[in-house]
Amino acid sequence: MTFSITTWNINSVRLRMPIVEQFLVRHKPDILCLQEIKCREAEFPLQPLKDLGYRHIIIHGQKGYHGVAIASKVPLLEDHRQDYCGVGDARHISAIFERGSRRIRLHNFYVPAGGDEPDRSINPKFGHKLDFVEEMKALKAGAVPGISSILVGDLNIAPLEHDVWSHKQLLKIVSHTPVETEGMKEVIRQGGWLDLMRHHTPEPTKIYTWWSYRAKDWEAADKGRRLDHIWSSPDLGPFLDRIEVLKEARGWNQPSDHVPVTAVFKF
DNA sequence: ATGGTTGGGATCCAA
Repeated sequence: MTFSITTWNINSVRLRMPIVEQFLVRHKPDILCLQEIKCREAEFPLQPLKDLGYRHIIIHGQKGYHGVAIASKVPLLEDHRQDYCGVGDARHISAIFERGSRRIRLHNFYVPAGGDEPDRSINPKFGHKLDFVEEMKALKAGAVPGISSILVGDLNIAPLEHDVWSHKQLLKIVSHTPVETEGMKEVIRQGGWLDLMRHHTPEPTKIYTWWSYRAKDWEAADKGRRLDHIWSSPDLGPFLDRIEVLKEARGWNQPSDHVPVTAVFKF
C-alpha cells in the first residue's frame, strides 16, 4: 500500500486555485497540506478540492494573513488547532488519519518568517519566531504509543549548510542564523523527529524549496533555500519510498514562491 | 551596500 503527502506554501489559496488543481490532477497525493492560505475559513475554495476527491478538509483560517489547511482523500479524525505563542495567529492545524492498520498524527505548521533583522531586541518579529520554535520543542513524535507522527510545513528555517545557496553569505540572514538553525535542530532532537527530506537526500546535495520573488531570474540565479519540511516519527523512516521537490512549479503561471514537496511511503 | 517582488486589503504591512 502506498501513501503520499504534500506540503505547499501557496501564498493565497484563492488566487492560486488553478495551479493547486493542476498539481492535484497530475500528482494525486493522498493528503495536501497548505500554508499561507490568507483567507478565513468561510472564504476557502472547498468545492474544487472536493470535486477532485479531497472530501475531508480542515481549515485554520485568518483574514488576510497566515492560515493553514489540510485537504485529504482519507478521513481526518480528532483535529485541533493550537495557538502557538498565544497571539491568535492561524499557524497550526492537526489531525489523525488511518492508513491500513496505522494511525498517524499529522501536524501542519506555518512558522513566523521573523522579519529582516535577526535581533529580538530591535525586531519583535524575530523574537516571536524564536519563541514559536521554543514552543515546538515540546512536540514529541512518539507522544502516544501506537500512533506514528508526521510534521510538515513552511518552517521558515533552512537548518543545514546545504539547505541554502551560500552558507557563509546567509549566516546573518533571517532563516539561516545560528540561533534559528540550532533551535530547529533542538526541536528535532528533543521531539525525536526524523528529517525525511535529508533521510532521503543527505548532505552535501543541495535542496531548495523556495526561491525569492525579488530575483530577476530565479532559475538562473538559483539562490534558493530549504524552508519547507517533512518530518516523521522514526518508525516511518524505513517505509519512505521517495521525496519529490517539484521545482518546475516555481515556473508555473502566477507561482507561489514555494514549491510543493511530497513524501511517498510504501507500507 | 542596496534594492529587488508579491498578496491582501487598504492607500501600508508582511513576507
